[in-house]
Amino acid sequence: MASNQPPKNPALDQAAQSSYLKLWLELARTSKTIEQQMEERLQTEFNQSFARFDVLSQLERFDPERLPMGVLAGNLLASKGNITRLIDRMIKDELIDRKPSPQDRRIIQVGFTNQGRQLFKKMAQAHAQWSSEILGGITKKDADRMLKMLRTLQATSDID
Amino acid sequence: MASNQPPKNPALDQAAQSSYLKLWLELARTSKTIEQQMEERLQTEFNQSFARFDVLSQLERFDPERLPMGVLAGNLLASKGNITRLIDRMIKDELIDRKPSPQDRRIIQVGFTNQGRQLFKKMAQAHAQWSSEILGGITKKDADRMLKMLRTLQATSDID
DNA sequence: ATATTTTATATTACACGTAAACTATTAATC
DNA sequence: GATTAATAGTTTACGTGTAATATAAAATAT
Repeated sequence: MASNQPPKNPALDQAAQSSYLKLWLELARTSKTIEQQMEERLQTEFNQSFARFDVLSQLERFDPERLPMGVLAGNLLASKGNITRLIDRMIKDELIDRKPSPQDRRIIQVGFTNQGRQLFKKMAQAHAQWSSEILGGITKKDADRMLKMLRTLQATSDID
Repeated sequence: MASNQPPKNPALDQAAQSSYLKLWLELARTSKTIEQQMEERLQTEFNQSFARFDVLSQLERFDPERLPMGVLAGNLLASKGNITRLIDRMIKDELIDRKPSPQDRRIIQVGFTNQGRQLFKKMAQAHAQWSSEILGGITKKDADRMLKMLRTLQATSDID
């Protein structure tokens, strides 16, 4: 009698599904809350957006080498179309500049101005500081555990 | 005599700071990757955006009761300014409708159309399914652990 | 009852995201 | 070497987010 085994389909298991659904929703909510915190602080302290901070972070990784628009777009999860205008505004604020490549006339190289480099240093330091403040509610050990889990998630969700 | 204790300031501890910084960056990256996955699937399967799904989710929680714009905006982490246009477009697609409250003529009540209710059911089911698929890379146990940590983070980052 | 304040929503202006179409340049192929 | 394909950026159109301001209605304070 009772043991008419239902087919085991993990994806359809009600309890497990609910766990992953809740996890995903909470992941999104938490990430957005923190991002808003960071946005707000960047805005009030430096009058800069998170998107701009992201651009500067990429430039810093290669500094003093300059980066073509496409590479920038690729690393930012932002599309080319968007980068153009973002970069335009940042140039107007003299955080970065733009020079055509002498080798390939299609390519435009983006790099720091001195002003931009100085500003980024301050922003990066504040950003690291804020991370501790905002995420300090969990222990460092838990933070490391969570980081590992996130990397696992990242690896699987990225590819498929 | 070595014991000139340096002031213990967790926020300035270099190693811990790095942990939290990495955690925050990975949190944002993972969340964005998954959100893009969801966006893409919602778009191809249902021709709907995640923002729209979010609206429908809120409506469903109170259905068949209708919701005023302001309440909707509050629960969505989206600002009022945006909601108006988003709702406009969804009404044009006949997913929801909008009626003035007879009691309070400032208030506009938003609710499902039958078509919207039906569509949402399918979307919600697919969304739960996709959560398992995308997040299934970690065990259910780990998912529950992470959920707890996220709620801790949410609690601390939300308030300050 | 009128004036003031608060509340609910809409409107505007702008930053940022995507996709698709377009331009210019370079590379590949015949 | 001329045609074709690929690549780098820009432009355009649109969806979505915020903030600031406006408008209308309701609640209140006098």
